Amino acid sequence: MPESEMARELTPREQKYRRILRAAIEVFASKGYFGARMTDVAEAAEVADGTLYLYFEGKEHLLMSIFDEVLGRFIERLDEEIANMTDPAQKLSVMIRLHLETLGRDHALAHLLQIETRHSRRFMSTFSRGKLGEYLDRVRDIVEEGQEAGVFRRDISPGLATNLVFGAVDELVTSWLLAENPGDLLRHHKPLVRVLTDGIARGRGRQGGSS
Amino acid sequence: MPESEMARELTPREQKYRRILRAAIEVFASKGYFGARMTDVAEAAEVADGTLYLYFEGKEHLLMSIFDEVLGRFIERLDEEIANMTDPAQKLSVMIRLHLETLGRDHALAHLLQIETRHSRRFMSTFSRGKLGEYLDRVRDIVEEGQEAGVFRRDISPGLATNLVFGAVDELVTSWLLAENPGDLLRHHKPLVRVLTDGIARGRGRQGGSS
DNA sequence: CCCGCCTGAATGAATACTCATTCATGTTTG
DNA sequence: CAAACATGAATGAGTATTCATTCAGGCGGG
Repeated sequence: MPESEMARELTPREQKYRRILRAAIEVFASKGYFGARMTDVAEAAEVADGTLYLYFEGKEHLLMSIFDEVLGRFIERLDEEIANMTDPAQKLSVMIRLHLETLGRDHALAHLLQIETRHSRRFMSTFSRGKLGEYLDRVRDIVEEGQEAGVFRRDISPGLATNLVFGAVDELVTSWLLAENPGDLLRHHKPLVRVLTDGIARGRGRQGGSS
Repeated sequence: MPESEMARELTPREQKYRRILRAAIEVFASKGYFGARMTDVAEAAEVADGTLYLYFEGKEHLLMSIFDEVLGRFIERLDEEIANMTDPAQKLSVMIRLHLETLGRDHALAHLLQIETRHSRRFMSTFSRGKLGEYLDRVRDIVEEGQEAGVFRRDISPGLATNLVFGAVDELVTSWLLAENPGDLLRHHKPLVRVLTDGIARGRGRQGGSS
């Protein structure tokens, strides 16, 4: 019987599980997945090499677990936040804010997801598209909903719009990651949402900046 | 003394150099850079293992050479094609067409660039930004030019616009790559350019689709 | 209350294997 | 014949994973 639904104390096992995950994020991020040794992860987590194998099936499974955990939590939060919203444009904005927030807060995690994601994207695409696919589905849902509501243009395919949105956010994060002095990722939120919705071409009428 | 400037016969050495590069693209694409063995590359190129080292300093250098060659040629072609154009919007369109054309034509190359690029992006960003940086500079140039010419909106930073453009194209290619039955990548050209310039939000006035 | 038995989580040295790279030896070319 | 080029078996460094062993602490019997 679980103590209580919310805020239950983590079991010692869960604590160690998370400690290893956290360590793996740091190590994989700083040395790259292939450059990192399991010994490094063990050292960072302050456990013995063998202990890793009591919690994860192997190196690859460890990497996958990071994605599943992180993306799973992210999607959960996203669903909560947009659950009782009606405006698709607002949902889109929230989604992007959450995306930037999550990665902007955790540099190591961002590095891992942006740099190592691709390899697993191929892997993931092999069978279930995995959690990333789930996320992309959310984006598409919002776009379609927006089109039905008449807030978004109907003359573009939802797939293409999804590519635009995800690609832009993803690339923004990557360039932030590789920049010399990145600053706060969230400062790009409003401009990004605007350029996504309004596009690059000069607007007919409204024009923002003065300089 | 070079035979002639253009269309010179390739020396035997150049031929073998290219054969190895081509083989490396195929092998790296199909097994992933880290999963591929030098032996595999040698076999695919129909040369001995040791021969690889007569043409490249090592595995990593081989990978880098692919980027430099391919991106170098791409940028050259891009510069040629837009050299005597004046409309920034048209330049943007040409750039995107070239991007889609180049990758749409060569599945293995696309796979390699989309999947393995990230690792090397970190590497590249460490010192010289490399050819990819050069490409991104081209995108930014076009955007800035467009803003000065009044064709593109001035209220977004060129950096952000660059992220939007490159991110969208990049993500489009990736999703094409991972799709079950991809079709022709170029069919996305026109819609992509339109959604980039006009954005997702419902246009004020003009509306394309009938359904 | 104390002691010694158990359990299974944790350890980390040893293993078993994979590959990038080398170089002694052949082969072609001029 | 010499020089340049090509070969591919041998090398050895590096590392994911295993498993025999340790040990903390719960538990029952004296």
